[in-house]
Amino acid sequence: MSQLDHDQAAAFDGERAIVKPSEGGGRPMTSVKTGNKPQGKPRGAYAKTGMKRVAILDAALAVFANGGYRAGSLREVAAQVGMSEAGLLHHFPNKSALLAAVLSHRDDLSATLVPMDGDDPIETLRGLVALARYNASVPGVVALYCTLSAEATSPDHPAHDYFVDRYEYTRGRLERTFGLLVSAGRVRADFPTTSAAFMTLALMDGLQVQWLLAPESVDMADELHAFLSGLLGQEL
Amino acid sequence: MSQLDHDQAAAFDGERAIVKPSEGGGRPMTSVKTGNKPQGKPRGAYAKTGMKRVAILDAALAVFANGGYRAGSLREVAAQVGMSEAGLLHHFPNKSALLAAVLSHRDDLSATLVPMDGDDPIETLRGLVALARYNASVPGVVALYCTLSAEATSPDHPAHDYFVDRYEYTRGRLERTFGLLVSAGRVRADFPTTSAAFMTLALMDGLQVQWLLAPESVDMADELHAFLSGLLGQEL
DNA sequence: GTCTATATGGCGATAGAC
DNA sequence: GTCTATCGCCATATAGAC
Repeated sequence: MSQLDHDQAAAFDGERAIVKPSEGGGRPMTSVKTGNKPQGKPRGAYAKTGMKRVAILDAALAVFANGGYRAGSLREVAAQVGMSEAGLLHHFPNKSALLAAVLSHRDDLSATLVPMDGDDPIETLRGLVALARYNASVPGVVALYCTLSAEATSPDHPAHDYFVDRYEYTRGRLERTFGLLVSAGRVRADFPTTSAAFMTLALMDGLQVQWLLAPESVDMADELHAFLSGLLGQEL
Repeated sequence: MSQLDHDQAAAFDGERAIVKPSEGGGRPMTSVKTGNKPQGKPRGAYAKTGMKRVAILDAALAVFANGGYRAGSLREVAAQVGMSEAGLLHHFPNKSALLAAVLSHRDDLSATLVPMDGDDPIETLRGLVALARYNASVPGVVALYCTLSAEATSPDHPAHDYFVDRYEYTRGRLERTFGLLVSAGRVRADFPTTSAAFMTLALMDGLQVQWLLAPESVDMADELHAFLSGLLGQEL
Protein backbone atom coordinates (compact mmCIF):
# COMPACT_ATOMS: atom_id res chain seq x y z
CA MET A 1 0.00 0.00 0.00
CA SER A 2 2.10 2.83 1.23
CA GLN A 3 5.09 2.29 -0.96
CA LEU A 4 7.25 3.48 1.87
CA ASP A 5 6.75 0.79 4.42
CA HIS A 6 7.59 1.27 8.01
CA ASP A 7 11.08 -0.01 7.68
CA GLN A 8 11.82 2.73 5.26
CA ALA A 9 9.90 5.29 7.18
CA ALA A 10 11.95 4.59 10.27
CA ALA A 11 15.06 5.55 8.41
CA PHE A 12 16.32 8.64 6.74
CA ASP A 13 15.65 11.62 4.60
CA GLY A 14 18.20 12.82 2.22
CA GLU A 15 21.37 14.70 2.78
CA ARG A 16 18.95 17.49 2.97
CA ALA A 17 17.69 15.94 6.13
CA ILE A 18 21.01 15.87 7.89
CA VAL A 19 19.98 18.63 10.15
CA LYS A 20 18.39 18.96 13.49
CA PRO A 21 20.36 18.30 16.66
CA SER A 22 19.06 15.81 19.15
CA GLU A 23 16.35 17.83 20.79
CA GLY A 24 17.02 20.78 23.03
CA GLY A 25 19.55 22.46 20.75
CA GLY A 26 19.05 25.50 18.59
CA ARG A 27 17.65 23.68 15.66
CA PRO A 28 16.00 25.30 12.68
CA MET A 29 12.49 24.24 13.42
CA THR A 30 10.67 26.91 11.57
CA SER A 31 7.25 25.51 11.15
CA VAL A 32 6.16 25.43 7.57
CA LYS A 33 3.94 28.32 6.53
CA THR A 34 0.47 26.97 6.61
CA GLY A 35 -1.38 30.19 6.53
CA ASN A 36 -3.53 28.49 9.12
CA LYS A 37 -3.73 27.71 12.76
CA PRO A 38 -0.53 26.85 14.61
CA GLN A 39 -0.87 23.18 13.65
CA GLY A 40 -1.97 22.37 17.15
CA LYS A 41 -2.85 18.69 17.51
CA PRO A 42 -2.50 18.57 21.30
CA ARG A 43 -0.58 15.76 22.82
CA GLY A 44 -3.45 13.62 24.05
CA ALA A 45 -5.09 10.58 22.52
CA TYR A 46 -2.05 9.24 20.80
CA ALA A 47 -2.65 5.56 21.21
CA LYS A 48 -5.23 5.10 18.50
CA THR A 49 -5.16 8.14 16.30
CA GLY A 50 -1.39 8.19 16.34
CA MET A 51 -1.34 5.12 14.16
CA LYS A 52 -3.59 6.74 11.62
CA ARG A 53 -1.55 9.91 11.69
CA VAL A 54 1.65 8.06 10.99
CA ALA A 55 -0.03 6.09 8.23
CA ILE A 56 -1.17 9.34 6.66
CA LEU A 57 2.30 10.84 6.96
CA ASP A 58 3.86 7.82 5.28
CA ALA A 59 1.35 7.95 2.49
CA ALA A 60 1.84 11.69 2.06
CA LEU A 61 5.56 11.17 1.92
CA ALA A 62 5.15 8.68 -0.87
CA VAL A 63 2.73 10.88 -2.78
CA PHE A 64 4.71 14.09 -2.45
CA ALA A 65 7.85 12.21 -3.42
CA ASN A 66 6.36 11.66 -6.83
CA GLY A 67 6.54 15.00 -8.56
CA GLY A 68 6.70 17.23 -5.51
CA TYR A 69 4.27 18.94 -3.25
CA ARG A 70 2.38 20.88 -5.88
CA ALA A 71 1.71 17.86 -8.04
CA GLY A 72 0.72 15.56 -5.21
CA SER A 73 -2.94 15.60 -4.27
CA LEU A 74 -4.84 15.03 -1.09
CA ARG A 75 -7.02 12.67 -3.08
CA GLU A 76 -4.12 10.42 -3.73
CA VAL A 77 -2.97 10.51 -0.13
CA ALA A 78 -6.45 9.75 1.10
CA ALA A 79 -6.79 6.90 -1.37
CA GLN A 80 -3.51 5.34 -0.33
CA VAL A 81 -4.44 5.41 3.31
CA GLY A 82 -7.99 4.26 2.67
CA MET A 83 -9.85 7.34 3.76
CA SER A 84 -11.95 10.04 2.18
CA GLU A 85 -10.43 13.42 1.54
CA ALA A 86 -12.60 14.96 4.19
CA GLY A 87 -11.53 12.33 6.67
CA LEU A 88 -7.94 13.15 5.98
CA LEU A 89 -8.54 16.83 6.45
CA HIS A 90 -9.83 16.08 9.88
CA HIS A 91 -6.32 15.14 10.92
CA PHE A 92 -4.60 18.01 9.19
CA PRO A 93 -6.24 21.35 8.62
CA ASN A 94 -4.97 21.71 5.05
CA LYS A 95 -2.41 20.55 2.54
CA SER A 96 0.36 22.83 3.72
CA ALA A 97 -0.02 21.62 7.27
CA LEU A 98 0.25 18.07 6.02
CA LEU A 99 3.49 18.88 4.27
CA ALA A 100 4.79 20.56 7.39
CA ALA A 101 3.94 17.48 9.42
CA VAL A 102 5.64 15.19 6.94
CA LEU A 103 8.86 17.17 7.04
CA SER A 104 8.74 17.49 10.79
CA HIS A 105 8.09 13.78 11.10
CA ARG A 106 11.07 12.90 8.94
CA ASP A 107 13.23 15.25 10.93
CA ASP A 108 12.29 13.54 14.14
CA LEU A 109 13.28 10.20 12.68
CA SER A 110 16.48 11.46 11.13
CA ALA A 111 17.74 13.43 14.08
CA THR A 112 19.18 10.34 15.71
CA LEU A 113 21.06 9.12 12.68
CA VAL A 114 23.90 11.48 11.94
CA PRO A 115 26.11 12.83 14.72
CA MET A 116 26.40 16.46 13.74
CA ASP A 117 27.32 17.61 17.22
CA GLY A 118 29.98 15.15 18.24
CA ASP A 119 33.59 15.99 19.03
CA ASP A 120 35.05 13.81 16.31
CA PRO A 121 34.69 15.51 12.93
CA ILE A 122 35.90 12.42 11.12
CA GLU A 123 32.97 10.55 12.54
CA THR A 124 30.63 13.22 11.27
CA LEU A 125 32.02 12.98 7.77
CA ARG A 126 31.82 9.22 7.85
CA GLY A 127 28.25 9.63 8.96
CA LEU A 128 27.56 11.69 5.87
CA VAL A 129 28.95 8.99 3.63
CA ALA A 130 26.98 6.31 5.43
CA LEU A 131 23.91 8.47 5.02
CA ALA A 132 24.50 8.79 1.31
CA ARG A 133 24.84 5.03 1.09
CA TYR A 134 21.65 4.51 2.99
CA ASN A 135 19.79 7.02 0.89
CA ALA A 136 20.48 4.93 -2.17
CA SER A 137 18.04 2.42 -0.74
CA VAL A 138 15.24 4.91 -0.29
CA PRO A 139 14.72 6.61 -3.63
CA GLY A 140 11.27 7.87 -2.76
CA VAL A 141 12.53 9.85 0.18
CA VAL A 142 15.45 11.22 -1.76
CA ALA A 143 13.07 12.27 -4.49
CA LEU A 144 10.89 14.04 -1.97
CA TYR A 145 13.63 16.21 -0.58
CA CYS A 146 15.20 16.76 -3.94
CA THR A 147 12.05 17.88 -5.67
CA LEU A 148 10.80 19.74 -2.67
CA SER A 149 13.93 21.75 -2.03
CA ALA A 150 13.97 22.87 -5.66
CA GLU A 151 10.29 23.66 -5.60
CA ALA A 152 10.59 25.48 -2.27
CA THR A 153 12.98 27.85 -3.93
CA SER A 154 9.98 30.03 -4.69
CA PRO A 155 9.52 32.46 -1.83
CA ASP A 156 5.81 31.75 -1.66
CA HIS A 157 6.16 28.00 -1.36
CA PRO A 158 4.80 26.71 1.94
CA ALA A 159 8.09 25.03 2.75
CA HIS A 160 10.33 27.90 1.70
CA ASP A 161 11.29 29.08 5.16
CA TYR A 162 11.71 25.53 6.29
CA PHE A 163 14.35 24.84 3.68
CA VAL A 164 16.08 28.17 4.10
CA ASP A 165 16.50 27.49 7.79
CA ARG A 166 17.41 23.88 7.23
CA TYR A 167 20.23 24.72 4.86
CA GLU A 168 21.50 27.51 7.01
CA TYR A 169 21.57 25.28 10.03
CA THR A 170 23.20 22.37 8.25
CA ARG A 171 25.83 24.59 6.71
CA GLY A 172 26.60 25.89 10.16
CA ARG A 173 27.12 22.41 11.53
CA LEU A 174 29.31 21.41 8.61
CA GLU A 175 31.33 24.57 8.97
CA ARG A 176 31.93 23.73 12.57
CA THR A 177 32.96 20.21 11.60
CA PHE A 178 35.50 21.48 9.10
CA GLY A 179 36.69 23.99 11.67
CA LEU A 180 37.52 21.14 14.00
CA LEU A 181 39.44 19.46 11.20
CA VAL A 182 41.40 22.61 10.49
CA SER A 183 42.29 22.94 14.15
CA ALA A 184 43.58 19.40 14.05
CA GLY A 185 45.55 20.19 10.90
CA ARG A 186 43.71 17.53 9.00
CA VAL A 187 42.45 19.44 5.98
CA ARG A 188 44.53 19.71 2.87
CA ALA A 189 42.49 21.94 0.61
CA ASP A 190 43.05 25.63 0.75
CA PHE A 191 39.54 27.02 0.77
CA PRO A 192 37.90 28.22 3.95
CA THR A 193 35.54 26.20 6.07
CA THR A 194 32.52 28.07 4.76
CA SER A 195 33.38 26.99 1.25
CA ALA A 196 33.96 23.43 2.34
CA ALA A 197 30.54 23.39 3.93
CA PHE A 198 28.86 24.87 0.88
CA MET A 199 30.58 22.47 -1.44
CA THR A 200 29.87 19.38 0.60
CA LEU A 201 26.22 20.19 0.83
CA ALA A 202 26.03 21.15 -2.83
CA LEU A 203 27.77 17.99 -3.87
CA MET A 204 25.35 15.83 -1.93
CA ASP A 205 22.39 17.63 -3.43
CA GLY A 206 23.69 17.54 -6.95
CA LEU A 207 24.61 13.89 -6.78
CA GLN A 208 21.06 13.09 -5.80
CA VAL A 209 19.66 14.66 -8.94
CA GLN A 210 22.02 12.73 -11.15
CA TRP A 211 21.41 9.57 -9.23
CA LEU A 212 17.64 9.90 -9.48
CA LEU A 213 17.90 10.45 -13.20
CA ALA A 214 20.28 7.56 -13.75
CA PRO A 215 20.56 5.38 -10.63
CA GLU A 216 22.94 2.86 -12.16
CA SER A 217 25.48 5.39 -13.30
CA VAL A 218 26.40 6.99 -9.99
CA ASP A 219 27.27 5.77 -6.53
CA MET A 220 26.50 8.76 -4.38
CA ALA A 221 28.37 7.46 -1.37
CA ASP A 222 31.50 6.64 -3.36
CA GLU A 223 31.58 10.06 -4.94
CA LEU A 224 31.05 11.80 -1.64
CA HIS A 225 33.72 9.66 -0.04
CA ALA A 226 36.16 10.53 -2.80
CA PHE A 227 35.37 14.21 -2.47
CA LEU A 228 35.84 14.29 1.28
CA SER A 229 39.01 12.24 1.03
CA GLY A 230 40.34 14.74 -1.48
CA LEU A 231 39.48 17.47 0.96
CA LEU A 232 41.37 15.76 3.73
CA GLY A 233 44.28 14.77 1.56
CA GLN A 234 43.94 11.20 2.76
CA GLU A 235 41.51 8.34 2.79
CA LEU A 236 38.55 9.17 4.97
CA MET B 1 5.78 41.96 -19.09
CA SER B 2 7.81 38.88 -19.65
CA GLN B 3 10.03 39.09 -16.66
CA LEU B 4 12.78 37.66 -18.78
CA ASP B 5 13.35 40.36 -21.30
CA HIS B 6 15.14 39.75 -24.49
CA ASP B 7 18.52 40.64 -23.16
CA GLN B 8 18.19 37.88 -20.65
CA ALA B 9 16.57 35.49 -23.02
CA ALA B 10 19.45 35.82 -25.45
CA ALA B 11 21.77 34.55 -22.82
CA PHE B 12 22.08 31.39 -20.88
CA ASP B 13 20.41 28.61 -19.02
CA GLY B 14 21.95 27.10 -16.02
CA GLU B 15 24.85 24.80 -15.68
CA ARG B 16 22.23 22.32 -16.63
CA ALA B 17 22.16 23.96 -19.98
CA ILE B 18 25.82 23.59 -20.70
CA VAL B 19 25.18 20.92 -23.20
CA LYS B 20 24.61 20.71 -26.89
CA PRO B 21 27.44 21.04 -29.37
CA SER B 22 27.17 23.58 -32.12
CA GLU B 23 24.91 21.79 -34.54
CA GLY B 24 25.88 18.70 -36.45
CA GLY B 25 27.38 16.82 -33.51
CA GLY B 26 25.88 13.95 -31.57
CA ARG B 27 23.89 16.06 -29.23
CA PRO B 28 21.30 14.72 -26.86
CA MET B 29 18.32 16.16 -28.60
CA THR B 30 15.72 13.78 -27.42
CA SER B 31 12.50 15.57 -28.01
CA VAL B 32 10.45 15.84 -24.90
CA LYS B 33 7.73 13.25 -24.62
CA THR B 34 4.59 14.96 -25.71
CA GLY B 35 2.40 11.98 -26.20
CA ASN B 36 1.30 13.89 -29.28
CA LYS B 37 2.25 14.59 -32.82
CA PRO B 38 5.93 14.96 -33.71
CA GLN B 39 5.81 18.69 -32.90
CA GLY B 40 5.85 19.55 -36.58
CA LYS B 41 5.69 23.30 -37.13
CA PRO B 42 7.08 23.20 -40.68
CA ARG B 43 9.68 25.71 -41.59
CA GLY B 44 7.63 28.23 -43.54
CA ALA B 45 6.05 31.49 -42.47
CA TYR B 46 8.62 32.39 -39.89
CA ALA B 47 8.77 36.12 -40.38
CA LYS B 48 5.56 37.05 -38.60
CA THR B 49 4.56 34.14 -36.45
CA GLY B 50 8.13 33.63 -35.35
CA MET B 51 7.92 36.75 -33.23
CA LYS B 52 4.84 35.50 -31.49
CA ARG B 53 6.39 32.11 -31.01
CA VAL B 54 9.44 33.57 -29.33
CA ALA B 55 7.28 35.78 -27.18
CA ILE B 56 5.35 32.73 -26.07
CA LEU B 57 8.52 30.83 -25.34
CA ASP B 58 9.89 33.66 -23.23
CA ALA B 59 6.65 33.89 -21.31
CA ALA B 60 6.51 30.15 -20.83
CA LEU B 61 10.08 30.19 -19.56
CA ALA B 62 9.15 32.77 -16.96
CA VAL B 63 6.02 30.93 -15.92
CA PHE B 64 7.57 27.48 -15.69
CA ALA B 65 10.48 28.96 -13.78
CA ASN B 66 8.12 29.76 -10.97
CA GLY B 67 7.32 26.47 -9.33
CA GLY B 68 8.11 24.17 -12.22
CA TYR B 69 6.25 22.73 -15.14
CA ARG B 70 3.43 21.12 -13.24
CA ALA B 71 2.55 24.25 -11.32
CA GLY B 72 2.79 26.58 -14.30
CA SER B 73 -0.38 26.93 -16.34
CA LEU B 74 -1.11 27.65 -19.95
CA ARG B 75 -3.52 30.26 -18.70
CA GLU B 76 -0.73 32.18 -17.09
CA VAL B 77 1.47 31.93 -20.14
CA ALA B 78 -1.35 33.10 -22.35
CA ALA B 79 -2.08 36.01 -20.04
CA GLN B 80 1.54 37.13 -20.00
CA VAL B 81 1.74 37.11 -23.76
CA GLY B 82 -1.65 38.70 -24.18
CA MET B 83 -3.50 35.88 -25.84
CA SER B 84 -6.27 33.46 -25.05
CA GLU B 85 -5.42 29.91 -24.15
CA ALA B 86 -6.88 28.67 -27.36
CA GLY B 87 -4.79 31.09 -29.32
CA LEU B 88 -1.71 29.82 -27.57
CA LEU B 89 -2.61 26.24 -28.30
CA HIS B 90 -2.73 27.08 -31.93
CA HIS B 91 1.05 27.51 -31.84
CA PHE B 92 1.76 24.49 -29.68
CA PRO B 93 -0.39 21.39 -29.69
CA ASN B 94 -0.30 20.96 -25.93
CA LYS B 95 1.47 21.87 -22.72
CA SER B 96 4.19 19.22 -23.03
CA ALA B 97 5.06 20.39 -26.51
CA LEU B 98 5.38 23.91 -25.19
CA LEU B 99 7.82 22.75 -22.54
CA ALA B 100 9.80 20.87 -25.14
CA ALA B 101 9.98 23.97 -27.28
CA VAL B 102 11.12 26.10 -24.38
CA LEU B 103 13.96 23.75 -23.53
CA SER B 104 14.94 23.36 -27.13
CA HIS B 105 14.87 27.10 -27.59
CA ARG B 106 17.14 27.67 -24.62
CA ASP B 107 19.51 25.03 -25.88
CA ASP B 108 19.78 26.78 -29.20
CA LEU B 109 20.67 30.00 -27.47
CA SER B 110 23.07 28.41 -25.05
CA ALA B 111 24.95 26.23 -27.47
CA THR B 112 27.16 29.07 -28.58
CA LEU B 113 28.15 30.16 -25.11
CA VAL B 114 30.37 27.52 -23.58
CA PRO B 115 33.13 25.85 -25.59
CA MET B 116 32.66 22.24 -24.63
CA ASP B 117 34.41 20.91 -27.69
CA GLY B 118 37.55 23.01 -27.84
CA ASP B 119 41.08 21.72 -27.53
CA ASP B 120 41.93 23.76 -24.44
CA PRO B 121 40.37 22.16 -21.37
CA ILE B 122 41.37 25.10 -19.21
CA GLU B 123 39.25 27.31 -21.40
CA THR B 124 36.34 24.96 -20.95
CA LEU B 125 36.64 25.10 -17.18
CA ARG B 126 36.95 28.87 -17.25
CA GLY B 127 33.83 28.89 -19.38
CA LEU B 128 32.00 26.98 -16.66
CA VAL B 129 32.98 29.53 -14.07
CA ALA B 130 31.99 32.39 -16.33
CA LEU B 131 28.70 30.64 -16.90
CA ALA B 132 28.11 30.32 -13.19
CA ARG B 133 28.82 34.01 -12.81
CA TYR B 134 26.44 34.87 -15.58
CA ASN B 135 23.75 32.66 -14.16
CA ALA B 136 23.74 34.71 -11.01
CA SER B 137 22.18 37.48 -13.07
CA VAL B 138 19.35 35.33 -14.38
CA PRO B 139 17.65 33.79 -11.39
CA GLY B 140 14.50 32.94 -13.28
CA VAL B 141 16.32 30.76 -15.73
CA VAL B 142 18.33 29.09 -13.03
CA ALA B 143 15.11 28.39 -11.17
CA LEU B 144 13.60 26.87 -14.28
CA TYR B 145 16.33 24.34 -14.82
CA CYS B 146 16.74 23.67 -11.14
CA THR B 147 13.09 22.98 -10.45
CA LEU B 148 12.57 21.23 -13.72
CA SER B 149 15.46 18.82 -13.43
CA ALA B 150 14.28 17.80 -9.99
CA GLU B 151 10.71 17.46 -11.16
CA ALA B 152 11.76 15.55 -14.27
CA THR B 153 13.24 12.93 -12.02
CA SER B 154 9.90 11.14 -12.22
CA PRO B 155 10.01 8.73 -15.15
CA ASP B 156 6.62 9.88 -16.38
CA HIS B 157 7.52 13.54 -16.51
CA PRO B 158 7.38 14.92 -20.05
CA ALA B 159 10.95 16.18 -19.80
CA HIS B 160 12.41 13.07 -18.18
CA ASP B 161 14.21 11.72 -21.20
CA TYR B 162 15.38 15.17 -22.11
CA PHE B 163 17.19 15.59 -18.81
CA VAL B 164 18.55 12.07 -18.75
CA ASP B 165 20.13 12.61 -22.13
CA ARG B 166 21.29 16.09 -21.27
CA TYR B 167 23.14 14.97 -18.17
CA GLU B 168 24.64 12.01 -19.90
CA TYR B 169 25.89 14.16 -22.71
CA THR B 170 27.25 16.88 -20.46
CA ARG B 171 29.01 14.39 -18.24
CA GLY B 172 30.61 12.94 -21.33
CA ARG B 173 31.95 16.29 -22.42
CA LEU B 174 33.26 17.06 -18.96
CA GLU B 175 34.89 13.68 -18.75
CA ARG B 176 36.66 14.37 -22.01
CA THR B 177 37.76 17.75 -20.70
CA PHE B 178 39.27 16.23 -17.58
CA GLY B 179 40.84 13.54 -19.73
CA LEU B 180 42.67 16.21 -21.65
CA LEU B 181 43.87 17.69 -18.38
CA VAL B 182 45.12 14.35 -17.15
CA SER B 183 47.00 13.83 -20.40
CA ALA B 184 48.65 17.17 -19.85
CA GLY B 185 49.47 16.23 -16.27
CA ARG B 186 47.48 19.14 -14.96
CA VAL B 187 45.17 17.45 -12.49
CA ARG B 188 46.17 16.99 -8.90
CA ALA B 189 43.30 15.07 -7.42
CA ASP B 190 43.41 11.33 -7.44
CA PHE B 191 39.93 10.40 -8.53
CA PRO B 192 39.14 9.33 -12.07
CA THR B 193 37.80 11.61 -14.76
CA THR B 194 34.32 10.15 -14.46
CA SER B 195 34.23 11.19 -10.82
CA ALA B 196 35.54 14.63 -11.62
CA ALA B 197 32.78 15.06 -14.16
CA PHE B 198 30.10 13.85 -11.77
CA MET B 199 31.33 16.07 -9.00
CA THR B 200 31.66 19.18 -11.10
CA LEU B 201 28.16 18.82 -12.42
CA ALA B 202 26.78 17.96 -9.01
CA LEU B 203 28.50 20.92 -7.44
CA MET B 204 27.04 23.32 -9.97
CA ASP B 205 23.57 21.92 -9.45
CA GLY B 206 23.78 21.91 -5.71
CA LEU B 207 25.16 25.42 -5.53
CA GLN B 208 22.19 26.63 -7.52
CA VAL B 209 19.72 25.32 -4.97
CA GLN B 210 21.54 26.98 -2.12
CA TRP B 211 21.92 30.16 -4.08
CA LEU B 212 18.25 30.29 -4.99
CA LEU B 213 17.31 29.77 -1.36
CA ALA B 214 19.76 32.37 -0.06
CA PRO B 215 21.23 34.42 -2.91
CA GLU B 216 23.32 36.65 -0.68
CA SER B 217 25.08 33.86 1.11
CA VAL B 218 26.76 32.09 -1.80
CA ASP B 219 28.76 33.13 -4.81
CA MET B 220 28.31 30.21 -7.16
CA ALA B 221 31.14 31.22 -9.45
CA ASP B 222 33.60 31.68 -6.60
CA GLU B 223 32.79 28.32 -5.13
CA LEU B 224 33.06 26.59 -8.46
CA HIS B 225 36.33 28.34 -9.15
CA ALA B 226 37.70 27.24 -5.80
CA PHE B 227 36.60 23.68 -6.42
CA LEU B 228 38.15 23.46 -9.86
CA SER B 229 41.33 25.10 -8.64
CA GLY B 230 41.54 22.51 -5.90
CA LEU B 231 41.10 19.85 -8.53
CA LEU B 232 43.93 21.27 -10.60
CA GLY B 233 46.19 21.94 -7.65
CA GLN B 234 46.66 25.50 -8.82
CA GLU B 235 44.70 28.64 -9.49
CA LEU B 236 42.47 28.15 -12.48
C1' DG C 1 -13.52 10.46 14.11
C1' DT C 2 -15.08 9.50 9.70
C1' DC C 3 -18.29 9.93 6.22
C1' DT C 4 -21.40 12.16 2.17
C1' DA C 5 -22.36 16.00 -0.19
C1' DT C 6 -21.22 20.07 -2.04
C1' DA C 7 -19.18 24.71 -2.93
C1' DT C 8 -15.86 26.95 -5.61
C1' DG C 9 -12.44 27.42 -8.70
C1' DG C 10 -8.36 26.29 -11.82
C1' DC C 11 -6.83 23.29 -15.14
C1' DG C 12 -5.93 21.32 -20.20
C1' DA C 13 -8.13 20.72 -24.25
C1' DT C 14 -11.74 20.89 -28.06
C1' DA C 15 -15.29 22.86 -31.35
C1' DG C 16 -16.52 26.14 -34.17
C1' DA C 17 -17.33 31.20 -35.43
C1' DC C 18 -14.94 35.04 -37.40
C1' DG D 1 -4.52 32.97 -36.63
C1' DT D 2 -7.22 34.27 -32.97
C1' DC D 3 -11.33 34.36 -30.55
C1' DT D 4 -15.61 32.69 -27.43
C1' DA D 5 -17.73 29.11 -25.39
C1' DT D 6 -17.73 25.00 -23.27
C1' DC D 7 -16.56 20.41 -21.66
C1' DG D 8 -14.78 17.37 -18.21
C1' DC D 9 -11.57 16.69 -14.75
C1' DC D 10 -9.39 17.38 -10.46
C1' DA D 11 -8.13 20.32 -6.89
C1' DT D 12 -8.82 22.32 -1.82
C1' DA D 13 -11.91 23.13 1.48
C1' DT D 14 -16.40 23.36 4.20
C1' DA D 15 -20.97 21.85 6.32
C1' DG D 16 -23.31 18.74 8.50
C1' DA D 17 -25.07 13.77 9.15
C1' DC D 18 -23.83 9.55 11.56
